[in-house]
Amino acid sequence: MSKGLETRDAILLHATEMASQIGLTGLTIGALAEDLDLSKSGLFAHFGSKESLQIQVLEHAAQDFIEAVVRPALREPRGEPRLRALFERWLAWDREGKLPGGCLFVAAASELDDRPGPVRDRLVSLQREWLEAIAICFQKGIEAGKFRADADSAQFAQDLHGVMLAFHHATRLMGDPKAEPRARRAFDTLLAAARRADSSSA
Amino acid sequence: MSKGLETRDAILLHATEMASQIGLTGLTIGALAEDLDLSKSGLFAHFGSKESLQIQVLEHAAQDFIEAVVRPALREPRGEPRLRALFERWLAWDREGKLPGGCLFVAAASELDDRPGPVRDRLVSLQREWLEAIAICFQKGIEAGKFRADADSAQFAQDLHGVMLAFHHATRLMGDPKAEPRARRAFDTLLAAARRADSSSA
DNA sequence: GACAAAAACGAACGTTCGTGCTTTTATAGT
DNA sequence: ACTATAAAAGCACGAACGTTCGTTTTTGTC
Repeated sequence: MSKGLETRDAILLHATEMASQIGLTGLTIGALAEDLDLSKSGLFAHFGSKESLQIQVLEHAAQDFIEAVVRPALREPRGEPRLRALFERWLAWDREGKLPGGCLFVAAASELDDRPGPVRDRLVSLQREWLEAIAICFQKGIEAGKFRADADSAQFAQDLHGVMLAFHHATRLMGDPKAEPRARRAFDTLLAAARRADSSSA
Repeated sequence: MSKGLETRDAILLHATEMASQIGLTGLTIGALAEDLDLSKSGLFAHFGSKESLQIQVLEHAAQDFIEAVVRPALREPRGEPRLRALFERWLAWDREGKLPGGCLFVAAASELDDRPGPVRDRLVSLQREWLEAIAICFQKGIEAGKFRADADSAQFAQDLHGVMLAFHHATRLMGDPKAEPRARRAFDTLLAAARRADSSSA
């Protein structure tokens, strides 16, 4: 790897950490440069604009996320084990991942939901992929006969996402130590409903 | 109401709307003053600091929230009707309330979860009250025999909160028109599990 | 209508923001 | 080693940031 790409990676690594705490908008070229012992202009030259930096931070985080959460989960057998791996690895990513502020996408989602532009567009696209990944995993479980045939995979995705968001809120903001067992219990309930025939929702 | 309080209220009203879109940190004395045809210094004098403004925006929003969501719901009979009213009024507050960016607290929660200080402290306190309000409503339902005696009201609060957060995400960021019926279905499932005796979670 | 108090203003402060340009330094291929 | 190129620095810019201060206008009271 050339020197340029090397420092670029170092910048993106640190910028991703910073953004997980203070948001993509809160990111600052100046603070970033000082932390990395670079000049503002030297750092700036790597990206050309703050907006470009923000987008590349998203790409960098998405790459990490796929590596740490999605890909390992896909190695698990279909149905419940794969979904559980997806969920557990997300919990770990949000709790003890490299990002000090927890899942960057949770922060970015509510930060950008009223800020139109390329950064938001990219985030929406990434989030859609993520929700679809959940839905597809669930759908595969249906097709394999593991879950009820009339279950709604998109409903399951939104529900599971809610469990994750509530966990993030309860731990990060409220500091509630019981948040994690509760999230697991909610996940189990969701799966139980998907298995049994007497529940009304996915 | 004196002239001072009058403009102060106008400021807080507009600031709350602005904060729901760009966040409490994104709030700007300058932009706020320009929107309201005030001088920066004139507006500033009402609060003494930006931090104080942010806190008072939170208070203002909380007052509105109680008025629009909590108090009307408390007029419903205990148990399911009251919980449903709480949920439905929250949905309306997030969807078509006066705040153009949706529920301010959802935005503030992920914005401030890594920013220690008085603003965050106040938000945590408010959010704790909100989650406890949900839990208490549920608990009253248990005591009235409407819900299973072994249900966990704090678990229910976190679960319901997750349904709301997922709804906010799906509508505000993803623009998913099915988000609302899915949120309702999730709510129904939650309540169904609380009623029946064969489910494992609240 | 005079007068004290409250409210709003206008200008400026020092910082920091993102972003250009120009120059110096470090790297990589021969 | 020499050199073309890439990377980083240095400096400056206009704008916006939160905040302070002294002054002016407005308000409410007798």
